[in-house]
Amino acid sequence: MDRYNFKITEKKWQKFWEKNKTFKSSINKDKKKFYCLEMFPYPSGKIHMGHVRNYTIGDVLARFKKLQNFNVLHPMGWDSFGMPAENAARENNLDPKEWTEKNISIMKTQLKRLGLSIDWDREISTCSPSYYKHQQLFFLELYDKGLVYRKENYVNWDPIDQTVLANEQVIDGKGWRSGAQVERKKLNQWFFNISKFSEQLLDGLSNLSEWPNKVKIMQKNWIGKSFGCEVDFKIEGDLPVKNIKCFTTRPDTLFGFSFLALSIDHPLSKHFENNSEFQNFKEECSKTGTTEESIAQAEKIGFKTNLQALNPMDPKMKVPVYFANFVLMDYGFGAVFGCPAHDQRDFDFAQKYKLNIRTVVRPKEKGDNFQVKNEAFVKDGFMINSSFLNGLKTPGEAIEKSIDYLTKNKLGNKKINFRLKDWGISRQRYWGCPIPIAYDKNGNTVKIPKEMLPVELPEKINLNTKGNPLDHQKKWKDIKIKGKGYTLDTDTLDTFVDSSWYFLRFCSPENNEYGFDKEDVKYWMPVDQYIGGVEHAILHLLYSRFFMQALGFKNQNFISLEPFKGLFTQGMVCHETYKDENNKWVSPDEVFSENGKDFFKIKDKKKIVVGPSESMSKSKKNTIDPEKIMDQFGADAVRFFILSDSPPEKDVQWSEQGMIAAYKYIQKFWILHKKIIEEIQNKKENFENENLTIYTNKLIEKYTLSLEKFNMNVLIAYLHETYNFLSKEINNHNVKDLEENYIKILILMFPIVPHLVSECLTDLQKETNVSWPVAQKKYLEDKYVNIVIQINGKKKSLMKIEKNLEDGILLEKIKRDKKISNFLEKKSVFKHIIVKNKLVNLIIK
RNA sequence: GGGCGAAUGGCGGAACUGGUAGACGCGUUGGACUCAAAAUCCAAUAGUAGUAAUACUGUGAGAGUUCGAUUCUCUCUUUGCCCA
Repeated sequence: MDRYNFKITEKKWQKFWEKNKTFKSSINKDKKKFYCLEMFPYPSGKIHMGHVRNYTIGDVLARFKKLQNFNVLHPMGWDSFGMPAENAARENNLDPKEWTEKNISIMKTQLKRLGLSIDWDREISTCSPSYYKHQQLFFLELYDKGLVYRKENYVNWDPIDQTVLANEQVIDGKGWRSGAQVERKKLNQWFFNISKFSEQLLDGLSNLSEWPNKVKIMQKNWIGKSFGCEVDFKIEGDLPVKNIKCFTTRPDTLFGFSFLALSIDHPLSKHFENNSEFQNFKEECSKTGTTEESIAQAEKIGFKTNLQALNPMDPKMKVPVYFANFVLMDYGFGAVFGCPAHDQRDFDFAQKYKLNIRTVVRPKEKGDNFQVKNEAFVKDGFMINSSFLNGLKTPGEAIEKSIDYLTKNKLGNKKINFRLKDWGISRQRYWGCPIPIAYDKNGNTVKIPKEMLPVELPEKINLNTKGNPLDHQKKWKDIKIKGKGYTLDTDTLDTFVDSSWYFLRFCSPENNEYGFDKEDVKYWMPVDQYIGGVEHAILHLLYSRFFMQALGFKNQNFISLEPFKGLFTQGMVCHETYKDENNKWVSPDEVFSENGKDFFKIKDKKKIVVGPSESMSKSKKNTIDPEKIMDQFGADAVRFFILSDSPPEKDVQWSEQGMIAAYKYIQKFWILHKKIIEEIQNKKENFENENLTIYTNKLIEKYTLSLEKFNMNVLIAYLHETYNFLSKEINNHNVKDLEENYIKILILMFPIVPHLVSECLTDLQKETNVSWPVAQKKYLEDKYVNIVIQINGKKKSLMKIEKNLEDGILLEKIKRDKKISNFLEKKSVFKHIIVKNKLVNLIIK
């Protein structure tokens, strides 16, 4: 018998789908729509196993919904702006555009080989001017709505490369490429006013019932709504400053106030411009990076002023005012009040500068004379040494009472604060969307007129320059608007902007007037199921949600403000790591093993140290190339394997054996298929055995349920089980309605192994245009049921009994059961619990 | 340090609203086929005792609720992720 030739068959069906435009989607108001979207890839060169997993999960769902007669939109595109292209271009003296386009064409071929049900007519690429033209329009739209503004902000500055670094490019405080100590530098940058929507973005989460809780909690923490108090501190000293405002979530600890700390960017700092000591201090502060983490880890240092702050609770208590490196201007008012006894950071600072530490909260098990010693006490407790707050529970009562006091005495106000900061979108890079803004000689901002859009990137420029490449493009950046000369903004937009609205573009990929068409969006949005890695749980998803809010702002025609109705975050693909005797990473391709335990290098037979399984990454060389695997086993087998071993939301371990098992399944199924065809054709008598019909209907029921719950690994288990069942039944040559049931089973398999099933259906002379089967209720109910018999709650026996038997008769039958009667010999039943058609529990003494 | 998860055979993992723990796969062992091997097929496979039927113990540890707990509650241990 012929083996199943996946190479020929898979190619054949991929051509068929392409030629027939099987996956082309258009608005059809008679059908319910289903928008299935996977996070689009960055065209890095080749697809990796993470993509395979992501897109297989999405494809199974898209095909399933299509079979359920939904009008499915399942598009694909490229997140094609970004630094890897720029870096690769710089290193190899290439053009980022050419590099990107080449990668896209390779990866597109690879994705097609996977047999994905994608409407390629809707393909988009964010680096294409036909895409970013609309992004520039959106920028101007947001500008007009007052949601974009420019301000000075700190960036990570690499003094050697003369360039701005992203946070992830700062490793241990040093530039990833140059190794130079990263500095903080102020630059003028554009910002999206995302914090304007803090409340909406937070509230919106509660309606996202189809999102993982985990992601919602992460977003909630990121937005970071806190209730607290704005406090006014009176200031005494030699400067013309009367008071300083500060935000705190712990006004209850004000009696423990021992210093006031200001950000070095606090307006007060202007009084110290000529103070060389302060300038030195400022410089010292600029040596730490801009991330919250680096600031948290840096040693706490301060600069003491001659000012004194008065405690609003008791003006007789006066404390020094410092500038400190751990206070951020972005949070609150750039000023915090220090209470060392109950905040570890303040405690460290107070110890360093020998400041007063006054304990104002005691643990509930300690007395009123409790004193903080070696570390701050930050847990719940009761107030002490705090005048009218003494004895109150904190936080809670004490906070409320202290806010009441401050409000009544006009010393402060209750206030809500958000951690979410505005989104800085300027990047001093070449390979991104140009900002449609220009400046006149005096630095005044003008919008680029609509008819001049898109502002296109100059091509084939020299990237081996210091600083921002576009800054060197004199010809490009000098432009004329209505005859007047201006200079273009030479920054480009953060690539997160590109991906914040691409799901809208997929609805109307060809609309040349605007980013999308209202009618299209009205029909397709929101995305019904969005699938991607959990690493985007915060930024990408939050930015996309913001973009919808911003587009809907002052626009009543914009309907849906949440882009993603359902979200699924899949786990990573992992593989063991290998290192050679020089402690260098070795790729799985370069090692072999005879017993699966000891590994050796193929080249020199030297022993390899096997490390733990980690998510596949180029740096650890523990990757498996999907293309090679597809060559060896075919797309269906890869799809089958990648779903088989773990639940999709968890990490999956790559396993050669598992991959082979998947391949074998495809092969043996094909052999079984041929047997079934033969059986169907040779059918002479009317067979009686309904086992397959019962099995199939039960399968449809549980299979559909598991699919809807994303339990794809369970689907694979069912397919194995089904194979085992079918192959046994076929050998009996007495199967009723074989063809009918077999087709239903094939359709269940369709989303997972589409090429194989298409071929099988053709063999049966069936069209591949089929519908998802529905289970017939009458086959789901059994005449007999297995009743579990327990004695004192422990399972002792199992009986096959007619369904819905009367309790009395049931008990009689059970008592006659051999095993049970043994137990009952010398004892009596004083209670029984009956769970209908399931279980009987006899309590005996 | 805070938040959120997770812990089930040799391994990956099943188990609907509390009701047969270990589906399915991998691995391992034995057998069939073969001159032999691969492939394939069949069988066994949580642990302990027993030739066996069978009995007992078992879902990280300890307690609790319940006729009955992998599932619910509390405490602890280990571990992962996110934030700091």
